[in-house]
Amino acid sequence: MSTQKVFKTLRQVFSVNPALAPNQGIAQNICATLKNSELKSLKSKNLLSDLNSDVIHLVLSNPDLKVQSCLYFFKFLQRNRRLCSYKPDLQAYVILVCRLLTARKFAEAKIMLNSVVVDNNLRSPVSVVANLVDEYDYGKRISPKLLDMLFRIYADNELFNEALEVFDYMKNNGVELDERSCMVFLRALKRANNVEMLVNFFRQMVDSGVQITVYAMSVVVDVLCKIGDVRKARNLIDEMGGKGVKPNVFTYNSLLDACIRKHDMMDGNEVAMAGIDEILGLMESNGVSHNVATYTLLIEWFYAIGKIEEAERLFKEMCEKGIKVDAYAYTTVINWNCRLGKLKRAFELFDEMTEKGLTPTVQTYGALINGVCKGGQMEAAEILVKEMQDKGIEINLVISNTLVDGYCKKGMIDEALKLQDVMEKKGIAADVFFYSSISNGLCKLKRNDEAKKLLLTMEEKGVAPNAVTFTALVDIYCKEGDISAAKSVLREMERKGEHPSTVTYNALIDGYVRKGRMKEARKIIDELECMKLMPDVYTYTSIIHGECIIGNIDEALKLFGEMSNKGLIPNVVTYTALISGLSKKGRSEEAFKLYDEMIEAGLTPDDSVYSSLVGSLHPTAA
DNA sequence: GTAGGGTTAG
Repeated sequence: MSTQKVFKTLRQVFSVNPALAPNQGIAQNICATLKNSELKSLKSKNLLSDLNSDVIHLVLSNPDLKVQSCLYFFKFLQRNRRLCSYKPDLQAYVILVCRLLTARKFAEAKIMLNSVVVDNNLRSPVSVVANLVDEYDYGKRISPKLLDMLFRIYADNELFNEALEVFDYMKNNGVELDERSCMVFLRALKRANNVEMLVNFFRQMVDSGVQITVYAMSVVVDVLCKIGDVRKARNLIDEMGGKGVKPNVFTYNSLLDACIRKHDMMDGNEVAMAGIDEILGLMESNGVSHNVATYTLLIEWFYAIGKIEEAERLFKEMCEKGIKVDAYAYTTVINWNCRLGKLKRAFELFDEMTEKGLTPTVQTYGALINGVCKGGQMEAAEILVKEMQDKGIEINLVISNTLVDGYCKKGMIDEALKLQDVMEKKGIAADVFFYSSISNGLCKLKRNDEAKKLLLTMEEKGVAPNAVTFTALVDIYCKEGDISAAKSVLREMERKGEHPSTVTYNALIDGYVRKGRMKEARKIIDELECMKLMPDVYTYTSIIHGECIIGNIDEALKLFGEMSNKGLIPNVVTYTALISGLSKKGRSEEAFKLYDEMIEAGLTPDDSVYSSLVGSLHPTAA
């Protein structure tokens, strides 16, 4: 017998308070009953009426009673709350958890400890728990395991401050911390978007000597990348490099993703490309090979900046290198082919992936459905939805919105509204995307009043308008000629913290142009730049169109010249406005020159271009 | 254990 066991036995024998002696008797009775597996007779023998915390503690800590019996007894008590007024206290839970941990029944221990943590009456400071553990566990073998488990459970329940208390307690009491448990905490913080605490905690991990792995570092790097702080992420990698922690492909992929996302926000493609090249260079020099996620990121990037051949080349290269292309990568490539209108290729890829035994996901179907919807092929979309549902994948909000938008764009508003019923039945709540599509659909059918009503009442239905729906409203008012109403929408947007975009201002510009108020329209370009927004092709086209209408053709040509300075590529509408403006003034030579330029640029003129050009040759007939 | 995929406006 070990010293500890002897000590424990002696303690049990000699420390019995005479006043508590009856408890010993009851406890022994209960243990005997439990040993005979007569749980039910606990009720009939009326043993439960005499229960108190000491009896429970004595039963649970009785070494002669198997841990399984303790567990049964405990659960029996929980199930039969009515029979005994006594509710297990923290000490009872702690004893049971200690016993479960000793018996290596970790899953059961975790469930028990979790019920302590989620119970406001049981949850206690870590020092209280630790003292109770020490009372039971003289050898202090269990304590580190229990504290570690407590730490993880607090993390899982997003009780971050409590988790930190456990961390500090362990650190201060010289209890070794498991790096994997710290990972659980880091991941929980990441899920909760608690960046500040995550970065601070990582710092504490480093300071308190927890073994830092590339896993932990990658989580922090990823979070820093996601908030756009690539600089900090890179510094961290460098710092950890000094401690022997080497970044791996996951770490680099997070950096790549950040560089790619940054280009969406503001930086030009060149800036982003330089960042991407730098990361790729680091990977190369550190001998870190690209994996399927690296390729997926790069493929997505090249498609996004219009380098289609490069994207396709990378996809081929990935296949040839024997990297297993997974459903994620296929979905990306399928999506881009759909967006580019290459539906045939998209379906080929879809077949290819299923032939390889890969299971298309809801996103894969989402990409294809989007592709056919954008192509106006609503029957094909319906077939895909059915196929997807046959495979046990249900439509979700994104796919519903895609279909609704597809119907609306075709003017099939009734079909879209029918889908709304389906959504309701499936418990899919319409969101701001849904309202945006429907209102556009209504506008397309010249049912502006209905669209307006929908946009004005969506908030009552629990959907907050955003910049897009506010813009739709601005657009409707401007088209109606009610600029002051449009401006009051703009003010409401600002009040609600929704920032107008270039599109919003374009709608307003169009409103002014329609009224021939060119001074005010022109002023908005300056306002745009004050707001750190960039005028786009639509901004210029509207104003060029406006100047042409009032006969300021030279002003229009000046603006046209400005476009190329800003890297804006005129579209058919821009050319058409200018050609028709020049034609009306009889400047047919310049008009034909622009026509050639437009053809050169690969644009397809529409009928109005020709009638303008013909008109320019016969000014009197025009 | 850490990374990558589908929807909205003129």
